[in-house]
Amino acid sequence: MPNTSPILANAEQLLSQRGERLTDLRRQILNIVADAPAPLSAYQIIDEMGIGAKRPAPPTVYRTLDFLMAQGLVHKVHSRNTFVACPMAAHPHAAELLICRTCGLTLEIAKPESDPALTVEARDLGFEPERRVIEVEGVCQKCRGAS
Amino acid sequence: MPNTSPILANAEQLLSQRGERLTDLRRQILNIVADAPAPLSAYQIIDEMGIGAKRPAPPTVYRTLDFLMAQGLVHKVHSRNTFVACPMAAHPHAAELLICRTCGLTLEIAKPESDPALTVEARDLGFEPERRVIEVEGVCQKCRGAS
DNA sequence: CGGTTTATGTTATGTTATAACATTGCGTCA
DNA sequence: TGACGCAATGTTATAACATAACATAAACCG
Repeated sequence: MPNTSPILANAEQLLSQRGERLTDLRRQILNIVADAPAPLSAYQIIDEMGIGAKRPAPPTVYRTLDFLMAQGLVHKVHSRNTFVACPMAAHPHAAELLICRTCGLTLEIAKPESDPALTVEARDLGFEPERRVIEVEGVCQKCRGAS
Repeated sequence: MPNTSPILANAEQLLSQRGERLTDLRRQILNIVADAPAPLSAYQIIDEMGIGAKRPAPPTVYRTLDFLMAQGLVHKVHSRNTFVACPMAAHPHAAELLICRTCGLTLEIAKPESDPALTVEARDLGFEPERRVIEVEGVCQKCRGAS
């Protein structure tokens, strides 16, 4: 269970700086994602929001996730179709994620723009890089110990 | 349109070395993927295989893609849910892909294990890395010129 | 207030992927 | 050779992920 409150506090500050609104829905979804022990799918988020009137439909959740991603507060884990809160959202960046294939624990590597070589390689091939997805699947310490 | 035949010839040789079979279905799907100007979705592959009796159902195609991926002959583009032939399948490796967001052109960077730093970072955090997904989205030379 | 924009709700459907079981083909060895 | 065993493919159904298109509501601003 990551440290939810710093993420929320940070989000509040960032969004107000940018003139964006942290609505109830956005706060609630960010909270759920930040609280989870592992990345959640959009439908797991819906389930977390319970039953009855307040249970949102998929488009609502996807839109909110799109917003949070645009703000750099959440990243998508493309290799698993799940979403994870960013612990260092200060300014949007490419995420580098370590994902435990056993327990799902996901860490974000703290080093922004970790591989300048990748940019160079891309440019050498005529590509102008814009976004990058870097995901490393492995086994975390705890799960290795348990085996 | 990449150079299909070298890929096929290579596949043939590799699989026979490994005691694996390159069946009609596998050859046909590898061919389609290798021929395409951009990565294809599983359902696009099905469409390419035409109508009538020979049109395979999704499980057939996914199984075949799983096999080809396990053999390192095809990579999945996770950020787009598509599949691309590997031009250098000699031994399985982590793909590093450059993807043009305009035309879909996808290149594989030739440098295996391009970022040892990533492995070091992972180990520092207690992770033992096993598989990695590295995808860079940008704009290719041709599309940049056309704008 | 009243108009505009932003956010959310709703319905329906499109797209991607797999479970579970049936059938076929292919090698092998008694 | 023909019965067994295993690998590959076929079939049916459905699960899981995602978005289009349009309706309503809430906030914001003059």
